Amino acid sequence: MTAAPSATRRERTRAATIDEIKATALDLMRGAGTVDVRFTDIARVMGVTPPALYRYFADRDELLTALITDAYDDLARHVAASGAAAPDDLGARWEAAAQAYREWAHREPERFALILGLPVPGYVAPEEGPTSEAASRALSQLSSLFVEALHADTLGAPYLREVDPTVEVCAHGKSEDLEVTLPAESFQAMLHAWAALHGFTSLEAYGHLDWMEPAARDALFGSQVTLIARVAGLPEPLRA
Amino acid sequence: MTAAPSATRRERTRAATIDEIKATALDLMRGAGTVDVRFTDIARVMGVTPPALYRYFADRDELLTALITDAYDDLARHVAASGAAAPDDLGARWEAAAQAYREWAHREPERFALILGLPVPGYVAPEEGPTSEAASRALSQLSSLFVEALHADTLGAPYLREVDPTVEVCAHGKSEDLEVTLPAESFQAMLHAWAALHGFTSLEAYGHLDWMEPAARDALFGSQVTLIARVAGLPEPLRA
DNA sequence: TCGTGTTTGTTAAGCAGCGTAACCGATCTG
DNA sequence: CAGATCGGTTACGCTGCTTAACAAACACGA
Repeated sequence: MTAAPSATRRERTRAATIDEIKATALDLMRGAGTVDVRFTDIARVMGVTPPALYRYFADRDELLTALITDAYDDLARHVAASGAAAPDDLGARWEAAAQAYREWAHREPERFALILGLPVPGYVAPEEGPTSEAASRALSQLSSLFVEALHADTLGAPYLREVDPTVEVCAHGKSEDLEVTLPAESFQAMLHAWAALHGFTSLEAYGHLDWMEPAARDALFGSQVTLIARVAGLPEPLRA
Repeated sequence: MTAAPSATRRERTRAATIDEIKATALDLMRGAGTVDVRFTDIARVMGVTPPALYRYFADRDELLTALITDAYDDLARHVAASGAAAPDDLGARWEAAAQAYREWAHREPERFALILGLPVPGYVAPEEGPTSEAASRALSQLSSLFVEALHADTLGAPYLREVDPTVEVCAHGKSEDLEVTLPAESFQAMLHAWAALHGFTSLEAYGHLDWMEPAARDALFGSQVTLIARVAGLPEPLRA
């Protein structure tokens, strides 16, 4: 989580305690199915008294902020790692990234809610940019797929070609961040893709698809991912 | 909200008080941007003491349950009412329903989170069916569009024709509820449509698209709704 | 009209969680 | 080994949830 291979013994044990606090908080969240955590409970589980925790976090909001930051990192890392198996197959990488996003959210709905649900009041993003951090990180993963496809000349035209001027402007604005210019229609398709992926993921993570058999959910997700890729102009995965 | 044009004076004032409590709770939620509400705050705003509220709700969970139930009803009504302007134009009704879903969520993100976010621990659905209530209501709106299109013979084939057997089974199971049999590929497309719509809606409602201009968000939503309709085989809106 | 029971509010009080203050031993450092 | 710092403790105050005991307002039949 935080672990830096740091210098002194004190710093190491301190970092370990911080990690333990965060891990305990996550366990309790998972157990209760909420984003609420009681300092008292964390302390009890850890076998210390509640005020001891204030040596590590100024208040509950600060702990929450740390958990949110960690969750951002973890999800981003998870998605980024998903494509390692087939670095040259962009279609397969899209499928893997989508699956990773979905799988992470399904495994950790509370953390997913923490970063992509209704914002929690106490949290203030470190170093505010114009873009919300969640959006920025999620998009950077996705957009790199599109940009690579563009460079490899395998990015097809999306199914929907019309782009409203306001979206076009927005695409150019974003392009400056990425230092590349994606065609506006592909930029739009990328956002459509993200929204569709996020929708399935949210519904499943929060249990709103529990009326389906797990196998059917898997199949439905697979078909949706394929559909998204096709209408977005992403290359098909190379099949054996 | 609850208002039945009921009998005695006592019952009427009681119902009014209950409505006032719920309305005050919602105001506070909107003000704080959370799903948390303090009984104390509600009481203060209403000019009574906190224990007075216990004459109307056994505890905070019961109030929350009432708010959730109301939110279900309100969203369903909102979406259902959206198509009144053009009852015979299924394409237009799809657009209107999608817009209504989106608009409601954007206007009331807290209530949206209440019913379609991470489930709140205290809430127990009244009369449990196999289907989660949120899913069921959302789908019944959507599926009626598909069923009507089928009957009107304007339901085209969806873009993606392959359907996994498990999803097919699931489609037939659901069909029994609806008393109609939608082609499995259309059933699958309907779920894709819902997921995509829900994804955009969630992202926007929770502020993850705030980096776009409102006009660009509107345009992006419009294009996504069009795209969804096309790939799902829904009829195009009749243009003047 | 009066008296009685019900409704709806009040104050008082208990309990739990957050966060602060004061204190104390263990550990690092010169 | 002496002083500072770190990491824990207990004691305490504040706030919010909830129950209990009580009081006023109201509805309604005798």
